[in-house]
Amino acid sequence: MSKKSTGITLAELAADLKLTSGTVSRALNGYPDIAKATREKVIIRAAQLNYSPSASAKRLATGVVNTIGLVLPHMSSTITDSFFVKFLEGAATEFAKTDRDILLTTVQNNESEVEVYRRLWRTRKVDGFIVVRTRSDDERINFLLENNIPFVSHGRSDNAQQYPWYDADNQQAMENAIDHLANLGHKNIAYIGGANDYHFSKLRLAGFNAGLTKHNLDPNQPIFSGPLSEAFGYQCIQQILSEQPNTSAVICAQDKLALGVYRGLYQANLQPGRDISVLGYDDISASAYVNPPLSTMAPEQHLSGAICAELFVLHLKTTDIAELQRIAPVRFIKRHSTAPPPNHFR
Amino acid sequence: MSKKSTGITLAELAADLKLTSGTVSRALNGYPDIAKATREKVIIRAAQLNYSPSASAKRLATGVVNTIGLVLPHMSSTITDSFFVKFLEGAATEFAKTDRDILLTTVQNNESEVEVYRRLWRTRKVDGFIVVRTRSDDERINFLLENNIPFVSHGRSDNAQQYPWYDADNQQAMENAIDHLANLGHKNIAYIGGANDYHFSKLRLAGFNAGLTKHNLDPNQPIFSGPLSEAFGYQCIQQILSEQPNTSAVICAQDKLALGVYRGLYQANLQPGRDISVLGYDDISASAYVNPPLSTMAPEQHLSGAICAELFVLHLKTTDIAELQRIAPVRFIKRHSTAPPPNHFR
DNA sequence: CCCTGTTCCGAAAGCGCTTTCGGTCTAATA
DNA sequence: TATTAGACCGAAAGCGCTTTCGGAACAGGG
Repeated sequence: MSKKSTGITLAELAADLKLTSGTVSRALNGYPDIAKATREKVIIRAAQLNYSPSASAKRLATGVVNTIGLVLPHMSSTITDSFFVKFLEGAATEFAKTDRDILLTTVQNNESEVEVYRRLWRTRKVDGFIVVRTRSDDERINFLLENNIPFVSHGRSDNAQQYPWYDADNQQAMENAIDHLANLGHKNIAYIGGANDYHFSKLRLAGFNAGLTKHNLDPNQPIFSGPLSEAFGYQCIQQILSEQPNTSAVICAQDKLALGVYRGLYQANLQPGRDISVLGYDDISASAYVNPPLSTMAPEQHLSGAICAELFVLHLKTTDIAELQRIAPVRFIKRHSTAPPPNHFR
Repeated sequence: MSKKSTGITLAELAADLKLTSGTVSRALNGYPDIAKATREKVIIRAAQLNYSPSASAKRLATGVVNTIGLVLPHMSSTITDSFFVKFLEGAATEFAKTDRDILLTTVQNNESEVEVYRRLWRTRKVDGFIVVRTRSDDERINFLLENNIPFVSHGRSDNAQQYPWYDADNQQAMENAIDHLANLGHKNIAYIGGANDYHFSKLRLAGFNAGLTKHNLDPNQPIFSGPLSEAFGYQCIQQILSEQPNTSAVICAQDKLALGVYRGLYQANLQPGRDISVLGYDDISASAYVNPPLSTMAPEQHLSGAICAELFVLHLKTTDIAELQRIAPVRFIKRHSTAPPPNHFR
């Protein structure tokens, strides 16, 4: 349509150099059959004339678009505050090193999540995907696997052995949480977790149970599962206080739950960390500033995007997916919401 | 290179229909010179065969890529927790309605911000940009303006009359803040703001001053400017306490500053909201959970991305940019960090 | 019955690159 | 000096679409 005033074309550059566009192309792309002298001449002239190749043309000719799709899960912003930006920033930066970009999109109301993936793939807008917020049985992953579409996921699913992923060690993190609490002397530890379709919820709960047996604690602790929200935490702690009064500590699968627990505790005139220990997960920004500051498990956030990106480009070259699965330790941050149980609990 | 197993091509579809690819293309794109009957036949068959056009080919042929660039400012994650995801989510959703995608990237260490914009434009990867985190004198905006590249910005700059933007009413917000505090009886109000190269900082400070004169307050209030960090807030409040002991309220241009002020206050055995009123800005997620909950100014976040996207597509059709400038009110959230000054201040 | 005007579709020229295939020219080998 | 092998570049065929142009077929008007 409109001739955008956007620089010079390969053919024009070639004409200027009195060469063929084919030759110039090969010169620029480092083909070995171009004389060193002419290659240099081409490169210099290209820079002088501000030549940059049209991405569309290049893509059409080569069939690779150097773009990775990332479709935001619905309401991803409500989940873990700044995590996604950090992730995106890390991934974008890593991808930029190999001149790849991220195609960001969301799912519209009238279409399903896999439809978005299918559309992006079928229109050849992307070479593959990064998928986030995985579920145990994840239809996106199943779709990608079935169609042989390259991807790496942040987080695992039930069939995690089949594809590349990066994940925090949710299970170990929860075991460490129990270690911490058990060593302080806690015996009755409640657990407030997320809905179990998210795979990380499953893993965290597994870690919780593993920790229990490791420390010979009663395996029948109060366990709740629901939305990872402040409201649900509030609701759970009320139930705990009324029905399980000997509970001396509660582990929350997410800091927001802990915030709700705090509220319930204060409302019952109980002091988190003194009367009842509270442990969170994720280290959201609020956690450092609540009173008392919340002890929590902090998965590494910024690097995770970069690692996923790195795994993706490796994935395009490697066939051995076993080498493309990375698990990362979760750091325990001790603040002031965990302490030995009060005397009457011992 | 590799024939990706990714659907059928226009020519193949045409062959199947015993038509020319040109005809099929026009049928699919609603040209008026195609018989209704054949058009329908084409559409049905296309659906049956799962035809979807190659984005690269389409882009090359039409010259429009239906992609909007958004380059993340460096360390954008550290600034205002979940804002960017909400923004991105809103923008992506709005863009998806017109079948546009967002190209997300960052600036590499070895290149400047405008270089990224230039590269994205020159390689025709995008039709335009959304720019965020504007400065008063913003080289990105200047560059885009000079080169006639379509864009809309979130936030303004000094030359804001020349281009489309969406912005919160920073100035009015601060005037309202003073209204609130002055009505409570405060006379000595300190201001902790950001570095003045960010345009919103300038506007907020302007609002602060406007509020002062409106209420006939001494225009020489303690004013600080620096990074919008907890640490800087902490540092400022200490200085205020020692050098301006009659200060009864402090307005922070960002909630994180307020968090630092809280820390300094507690350390001096002062209670925010009782001994000294504290007012924040942005309503970051921590603000509702600190003790006491922080009163703050809450700009609308989720919609802003969508509006920027909407403005962008309007921008492509409209020449009258005056119609493409939107200002949004900022909501005051009263929590418990503001109260009348203690008696000894009156 | 001829002429004009529509309606509808085919042909073909791009869009701006990549990449294979030859062909020419020079330099090395015998 | 005749022969062969590289080295280097031009020619041209795509990649998968869009869009202009023209022509065939058919209708209606006189």
